[in-house]
Amino acid sequence: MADKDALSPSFFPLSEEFRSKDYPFYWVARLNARYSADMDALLKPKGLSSSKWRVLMILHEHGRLSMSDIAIHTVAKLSTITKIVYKMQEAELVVTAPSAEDRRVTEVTLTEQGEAQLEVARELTHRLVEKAFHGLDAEEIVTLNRCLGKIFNNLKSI
Amino acid sequence: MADKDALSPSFFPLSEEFRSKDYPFYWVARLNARYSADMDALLKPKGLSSSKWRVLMILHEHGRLSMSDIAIHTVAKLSTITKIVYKMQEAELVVTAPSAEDRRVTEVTLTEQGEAQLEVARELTHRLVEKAFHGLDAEEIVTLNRCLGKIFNNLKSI
DNA sequence: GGCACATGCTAGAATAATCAACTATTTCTT
DNA sequence: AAGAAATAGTTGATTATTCTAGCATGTGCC
Repeated sequence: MADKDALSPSFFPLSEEFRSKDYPFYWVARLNARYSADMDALLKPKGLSSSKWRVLMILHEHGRLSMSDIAIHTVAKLSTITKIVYKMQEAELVVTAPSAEDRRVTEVTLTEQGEAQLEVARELTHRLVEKAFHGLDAEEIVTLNRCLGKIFNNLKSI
Repeated sequence: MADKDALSPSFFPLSEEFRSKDYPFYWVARLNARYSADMDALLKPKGLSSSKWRVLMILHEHGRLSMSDIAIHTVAKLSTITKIVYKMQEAELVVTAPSAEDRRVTEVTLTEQGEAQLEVARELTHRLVEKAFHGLDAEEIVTLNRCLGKIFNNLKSI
């Protein structure tokens, strides 16, 4: 039993008894879609979106970042990021400037207005996050992060 | 310490010491983006995409489904699904037909060609899934699913 | 130095997803 | 039974994302 089942558990797509409810990527996709949609709905009145919010968060945490670095953190295409960032610059949330060390590089930093918008966004989405984690303790969340990060790194090294 | 920290752990966006690496939604977004991108790259040569693949999987598992049911499973907008499904119908992967009980409803079923394509897709993506779960045991995956599903349901009931 | 090649980014074309408005059908109300 | 309201789906316009090609700068090699 052991060998056979090890090769075909219900979370493995090639298995006969595969069920999507047992497949982590099914939940990852659904959860991400719903979280993004809910965030978009909350942020839209302020002219933001979940992707702009992600850029704000990343910049706040890391300070100045290049376009590429932002793309890596958000796992989006570089051209997607440049378009989002320049739209955010028009809204005066960020400023872009060529790097002094390497003039190919475009460095992006938050403006004060950008920081303020991030604060507004955080307040707005506060309840959503609280509700999302309801019934989960800190230990579960740590485990969850560990597993997700592990799978991400497994994929990264392909 | 306990009370204060309970309200501001590092995975809580309003907290001072918030770090995105401790935030489940950061990993969910990154993991989903990378998994989808990797799947897209594998499936593209066969004329498929990760979203079409999801539709194939859902239909295979549930048999005949309405447009709305597919949208619910994939957490996509109804109009997104109708467009994908009709594109898949042109490729002869599915057939659509109005329901006998309720003629507003459009029912979608896999064709034999659709089943065959799903099989091809499964073989193609087999190694990716294997690699993704490398180093995780069944228990961890069950826990992961439980947490993701719980958070999803928390959001659902907003 | 100078040439090949790699890297970082940008901009227009193409594709995908969503929004908004609409039709058709069913259900509810009275 | 008739009209109002709700539901399921479709379609064209809008927006977001990605693909492709190209430019500018930097790096390695002769």
